[in-house]
Amino acid sequence: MITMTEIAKLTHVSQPTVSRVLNGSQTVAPEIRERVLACAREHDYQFNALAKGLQGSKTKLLGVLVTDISNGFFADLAKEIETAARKSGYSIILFNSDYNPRSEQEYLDVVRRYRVDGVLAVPIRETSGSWQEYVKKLDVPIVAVTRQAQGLDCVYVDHIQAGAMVAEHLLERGFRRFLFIGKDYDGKYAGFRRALEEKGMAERAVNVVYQEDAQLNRALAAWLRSSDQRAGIFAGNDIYALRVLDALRTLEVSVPEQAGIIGFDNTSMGRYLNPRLSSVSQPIARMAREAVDRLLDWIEHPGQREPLNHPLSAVLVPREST
Amino acid sequence: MITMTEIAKLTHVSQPTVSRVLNGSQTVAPEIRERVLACAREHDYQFNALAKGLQGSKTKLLGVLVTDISNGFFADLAKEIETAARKSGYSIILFNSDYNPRSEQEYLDVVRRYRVDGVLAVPIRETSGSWQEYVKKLDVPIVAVTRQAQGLDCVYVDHIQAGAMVAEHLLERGFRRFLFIGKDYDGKYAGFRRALEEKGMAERAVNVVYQEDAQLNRALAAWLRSSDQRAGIFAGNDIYALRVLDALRTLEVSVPEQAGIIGFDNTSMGRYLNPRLSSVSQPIARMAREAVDRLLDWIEHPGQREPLNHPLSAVLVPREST
DNA sequence: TTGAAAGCGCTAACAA
DNA sequence: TTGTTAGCGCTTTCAA
Repeated sequence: MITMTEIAKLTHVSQPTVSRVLNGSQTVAPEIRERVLACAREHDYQFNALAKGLQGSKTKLLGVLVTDISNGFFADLAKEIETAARKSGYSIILFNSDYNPRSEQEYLDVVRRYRVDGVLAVPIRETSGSWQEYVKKLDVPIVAVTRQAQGLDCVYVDHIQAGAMVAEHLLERGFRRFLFIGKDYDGKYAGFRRALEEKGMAERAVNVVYQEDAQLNRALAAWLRSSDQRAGIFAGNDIYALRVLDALRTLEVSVPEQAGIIGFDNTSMGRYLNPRLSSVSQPIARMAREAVDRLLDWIEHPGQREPLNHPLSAVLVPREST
Repeated sequence: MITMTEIAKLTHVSQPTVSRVLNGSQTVAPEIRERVLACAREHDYQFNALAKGLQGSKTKLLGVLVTDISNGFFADLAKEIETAARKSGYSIILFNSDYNPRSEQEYLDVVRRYRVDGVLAVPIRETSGSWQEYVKKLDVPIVAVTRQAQGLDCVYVDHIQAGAMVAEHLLERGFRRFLFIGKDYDGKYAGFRRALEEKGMAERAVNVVYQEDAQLNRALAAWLRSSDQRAGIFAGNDIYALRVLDALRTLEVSVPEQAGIIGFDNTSMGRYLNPRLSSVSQPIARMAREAVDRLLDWIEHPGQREPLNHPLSAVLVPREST
């Protein structure tokens, strides 16, 4: 691939002059500019981003670290981030931690090796010590997306509030005992429980960690059998919800008459399911854009600043399943 | 971030010696090695990948170009590619063309600017002139994934064969008129048609380009009304299939009695749908691994070679919807 | 076994 | 307006 030095030789000017032309400096004689541009076009010059990055500090690279890109929610998020970043001329290095903290740490190192200008991350567990320690070593701007991380810029949906909203929805729809499917340290569960407590229904809320199909079905069947009050199930994400829906069908439990189910993330499949799935919608595109905007602003105007703590509101989308 | 030169100063050796130590050369005195390693650890040295890439030609970066990361199939593919590449120490720059040829071309330029060691691409339309022209300019190894591209290494599933397989399946299940939902230049459609032609049923195969929900529903309703023979519908991917399933429910068409529907990609949701969706499974992980293996082999042992043309077989997964 | 010197492709001072 | 020089952090000769 042709370099500035080679173009300089071909056009009989100095290499920095070529640099000026190709970077759009106005202080070059029109005649030279034309000659250089023509030569660059002819040889399809593409600047060497590594050399540029080695020199100034701008690599125009952003590290994007997600937990599981094969989850539709994060895939959408990654897509929106990519689009937003690209608009400002940034490219993206993608990392998939797969919920493995060792990978996550490794990636935080890799990101530094490539001297990315900034990082957008979905931490596995933003409260863990090792995460915070690793973030401190990272000497580039970082914005947490989708999670509320202490002392960091973060753009996220308030899961506690969202969980409470779900609780209210299920109560309103007449469900009288409750199951949350997901991790017990999930903010959604905390909010869910708290809202139920306020109605004096705390002891009716149960948590089941997500697990293999067969186990899940067994746990679900046992819980459903334990009472015949209408059961409201809150799944930590739409994928879980889909599986629950299937399990309920197997168990011949009618939805939403005997049991209701609501998911989270409002992935596009929800509106086509049978029954159509109630869910909670996160403003993905907006989160992505705000996170990228914030990150780029920080990159382009460095300096100390108050960490941004920016909870967006989730929207409950009621459909047939509740 | 600390550099080799700084470590050299701190440990009173020359910078190249630091380089030797950190790259594991054996020709360094143990005592010096220890000193240097200790210093590097203490300051959490991370090599500058840009400087390394500027020097030798290895950037340990792979460009990955897909059409739509928010499609579960490509998300899975990207995930497997990332995993496979990472295993060999490569990182990934992700590009999402969104089926926009202008973006695709731009990305092929960006990829060159970052001097990636190789490219894995899902071309939008591998037969188009502009794609082929751009690929020619790309002077790094490239492997096409999921698509059969002329004169290029490619790892893909034989869509023509897969389409034929679907036709046979639908015939066998007793469907007697056929609809394909997707682009008319899709290899799946070609294979589908051809197989039907061989049974003298060519004129019973119709193609509908995928479109907005309302339009699709209208087109579907009209086609279903046009005859009361059992209708077999082949959707170009599972997302299309899900929408068709929903449309059929709206139209009160029973599945699979009056109409059958089969998708493509066998995304994980299929087995939980109601009814469970028949689909065609592509060996994603295997494709990703073979593509990455092939690419890395080419990168690490450069030279002329016969383009690899490696069709894998798809597997039909019959479920309740047919 | 180690160090000195050059150079990868570029930007940024500075001089002319 | 242009060219000269230096230097980013590293690898790679080549000498010592």
